[in-house]
Amino acid sequence: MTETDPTQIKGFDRARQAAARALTEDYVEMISDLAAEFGEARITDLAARLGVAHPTATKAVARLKREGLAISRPYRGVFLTEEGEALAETVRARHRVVVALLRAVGVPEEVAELDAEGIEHHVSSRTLAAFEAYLNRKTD
Amino acid sequence: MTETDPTQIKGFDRARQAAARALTEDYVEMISDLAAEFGEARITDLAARLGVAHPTATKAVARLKREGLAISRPYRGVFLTEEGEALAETVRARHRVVVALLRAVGVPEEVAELDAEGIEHHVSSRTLAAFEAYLNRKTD
DNA sequence: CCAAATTTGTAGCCAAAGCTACATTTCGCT
DNA sequence: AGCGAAATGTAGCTTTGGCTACAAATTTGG
Repeated sequence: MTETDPTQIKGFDRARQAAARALTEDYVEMISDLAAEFGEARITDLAARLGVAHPTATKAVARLKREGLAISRPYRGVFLTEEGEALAETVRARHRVVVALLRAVGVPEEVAELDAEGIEHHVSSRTLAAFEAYLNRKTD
Repeated sequence: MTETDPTQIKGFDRARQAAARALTEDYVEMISDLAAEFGEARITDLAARLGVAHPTATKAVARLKREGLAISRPYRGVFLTEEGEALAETVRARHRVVVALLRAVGVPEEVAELDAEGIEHHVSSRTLAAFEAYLNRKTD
């Protein structure tokens, strides 16, 4: 057998775990956005914005409810719990930093928005901190 | 219905497609690495390095073969086709650029390696080009 | 205020990626 | 050469995130 570099495995594992969290983060952020815009998040709007069929959104919301991130009653809108709101704010803040960092190193606005959607879920807290420090230095 | 911002949907779709490509890219890159190190990639080593059970690696290799990226015969090593090697080189080059970019904005070496494993799959060609340009400017 | 349109829920299917358990083949060594 | 260990293959289960089709509830407009 080959000796296996634990750092490498760790990287793949982290990437897989991040991929698993990504869906949750996307839904929570979107519910928060819709609530801000319309006062509530409807399943149909959620599905439309995420580009999936509505039963897919229904299932995802069921999972969020299981995890204590959202609440809802049949035929009524979806709302975030306090914990859900907190997660949404974290995700939104990280998204802003990632977009700003991409812009700062020369990525065009529109591309930055698109790529950030995928990249943000893989940015660890330490990398996020480094991004923030860099942006602060640049701004001074 | 709410009018839906097409840019937003596009971002999520891209993120999902990137997630789907990520596995293929990881396997191809790893096969290439192992081939460079040992002359061939064995299923067991592949599985160990990616942190999965060996039947999982077997299935993934079967998919690569279906897609024309790899070839193998029972109880023999796995090898990349020309197309597979080309993909591996692309992936490896992108990985190097992403790590370099992270390092350049102040992310610690070890963290950069870990996060890059997840981030790289979401870096579009235009963002990659921006990264390269930035690194060139910095180096001058 | 009722019928039609819209929205939501539910059932049931598929594909992908993971796993364990077990069978088979190949390798390494005496 | 042959035997035990290691590697690979295969079967089959689970979970997850998608989908379509259809049923039920709610909203809306005439």
